[in-house]
Amino acid sequence: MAKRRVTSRDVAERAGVSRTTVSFVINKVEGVHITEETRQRVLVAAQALGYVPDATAQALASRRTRIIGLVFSRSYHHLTSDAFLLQIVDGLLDVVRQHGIRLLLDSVENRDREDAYLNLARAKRIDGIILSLPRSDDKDLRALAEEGFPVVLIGRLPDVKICSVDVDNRVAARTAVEHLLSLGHTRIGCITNAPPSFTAPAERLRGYREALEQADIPFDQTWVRYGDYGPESGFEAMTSLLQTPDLPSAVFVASDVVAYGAMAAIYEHHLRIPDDIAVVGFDDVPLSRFFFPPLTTVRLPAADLGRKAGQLLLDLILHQVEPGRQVLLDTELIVRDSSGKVA
Amino acid sequence: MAKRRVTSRDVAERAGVSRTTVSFVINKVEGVHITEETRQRVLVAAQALGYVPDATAQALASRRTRIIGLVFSRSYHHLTSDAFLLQIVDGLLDVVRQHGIRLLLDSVENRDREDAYLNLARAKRIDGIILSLPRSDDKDLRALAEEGFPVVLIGRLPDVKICSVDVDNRVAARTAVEHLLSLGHTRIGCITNAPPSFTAPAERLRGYREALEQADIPFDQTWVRYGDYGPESGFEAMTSLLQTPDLPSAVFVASDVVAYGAMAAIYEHHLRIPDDIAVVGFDDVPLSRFFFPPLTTVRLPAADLGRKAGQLLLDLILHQVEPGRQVLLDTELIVRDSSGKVA
DNA sequence: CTGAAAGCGCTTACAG
DNA sequence: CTGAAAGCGCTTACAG
Repeated sequence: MAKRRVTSRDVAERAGVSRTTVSFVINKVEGVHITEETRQRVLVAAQALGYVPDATAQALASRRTRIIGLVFSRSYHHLTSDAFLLQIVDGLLDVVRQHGIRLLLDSVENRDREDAYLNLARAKRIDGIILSLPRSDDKDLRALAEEGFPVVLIGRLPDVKICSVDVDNRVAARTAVEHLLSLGHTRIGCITNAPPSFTAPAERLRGYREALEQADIPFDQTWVRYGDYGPESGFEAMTSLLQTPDLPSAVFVASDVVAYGAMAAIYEHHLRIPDDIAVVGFDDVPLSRFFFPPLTTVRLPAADLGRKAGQLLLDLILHQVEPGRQVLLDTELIVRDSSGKVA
Repeated sequence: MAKRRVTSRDVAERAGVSRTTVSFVINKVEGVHITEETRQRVLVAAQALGYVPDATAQALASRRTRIIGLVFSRSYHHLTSDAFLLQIVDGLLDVVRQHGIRLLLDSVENRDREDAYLNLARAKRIDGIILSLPRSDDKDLRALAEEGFPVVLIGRLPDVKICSVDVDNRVAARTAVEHLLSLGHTRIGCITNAPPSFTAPAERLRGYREALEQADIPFDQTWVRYGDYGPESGFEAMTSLLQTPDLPSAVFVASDVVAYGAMAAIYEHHLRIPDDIAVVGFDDVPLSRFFFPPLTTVRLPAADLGRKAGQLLLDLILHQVEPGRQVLLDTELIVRDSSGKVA
């Protein structure tokens, strides 16, 4: 505690060079030629003194904090992300780490505290920001991006030229429903993952609708329910769906976690899966293959989403990519038991 | 981008005061009396200019970054935490936010990269650190704490005087097993949540053993299997347990997530839960009540763990608590269907 | 190839 | 009650 901090000045003195030189060798600055001998002297001195550059001072002087922010929306967190946020973080950490960059994490309540990341940027605490599941009506975000502050979205916002990475929710959902159609189902219900005011749920619902219409099955609103991230909402939605006079023979639930609740509701009504009702989820939460029965679902490449978002953000910070670049990652249908055997 | 940054000097000039005064009113420094009129002038000027203090400069000058680090072990992450890390983060964010403090997140691989947080501290990037599920053989950690760097553990380390918050895993496990005993079970298997080299798994196993012995049932190693965080490990462990000649009538799985796999294995053997085999988990992952059947388990107060860890760390940073304080939070047995009806 | 010096934007004793 | 000035520990043009 009491021991004085070792600074670059100490290293410089011990090595008999200037602080400039110390800075150059410690940071491996390119384009500057330092004699190998001098370099070694500095390195040895630094080593001997246990010198670790002060990150704050470096940040102030270089105008780069080498910290990026990841802000997730707390309503999203509300379970879906229990598996994903961590995967995203994993992917993200994986790429930023290689660049010596750190990750600051914050969450945003449903609406309020949206200034959280605004302040993060204004106070220059971070060099760039990644937003997971942004709200579409977020003004601050637009402002920030327009000022040229590096921001990358995980999930898209309509008509905004902000970098983003996402999956094609519509196509993915269509694939899932086409799978049910191919099994011979015609009475297919749909439970969204969240309220349709968000982009992803709306897209998934649209994919469901497109698949039906393409098979000449009229879209029927009475077979649609809106989930709300958690299993509770799936339980309620399915319970309500089971009240309809004409029971569906299959249901597409646009979220595995919501599907868990839906499956519980089906069991509670003494119906079997997939025999009485086939179920297809969305996300491929790691747990899904261990559910009973194992859940057929669409795999969302969460870690890749994080990795790609990180790369994009780093490129943005270094001005190596134009703002507005949208990246779409592939999804994959994972067929398990909950949808029944392929005909 | 091009517009010059607004600094405290600009605010000072506009308000006709010194930067000192600006600093005082912006930071609401106590013990300094500023005329209300001056204060207002500063506030108005700051507002008009859109002044936001540069966090990095503040950190360098005040020697406090106002960032704390949360480092989780990646093997832990390996699913159990999929629910918990987020809850911990939530609780943590909840308390630190009120103090204007930010959260830096990093993970540590099984063994390597343990220097991750060491460097975080040495480079003074953070004011303190919270470690989730630390390895018991971590030397750097000890060194760091001994230097007086604020560190709080979530989960305990034996014989170390480092602040920590934890639950009493032994007692909690005993409660869970006593519940099975009270239901008349005598042949009770055990699947740990992780290898017994970690503290928590060892304690939970000990609780299992104590409960049995207290009921005069000899502890039998052949009914013990070691999980490894994920459902896969539970599936394997249970499959192996189902190979024993004398089948258990109940199993205590020291992790809900591992229990999911175990339950899948039970179903795969065409056995029913709880009729053929009763199952009790540990953690109360949010999903557990929606599993089929809903899982009886021990609730781990994850958000409270995060909150308490945050409070402790802040106290430590402000020297308001002696290092070494250990906090134990209560757990609660949540009885659901997987353990059967109470006799 | 290396160094002297200014500067990053704040805070904080110390005066008065 | 308020200000002048040093200092936090680096980086980075600019010289030479």
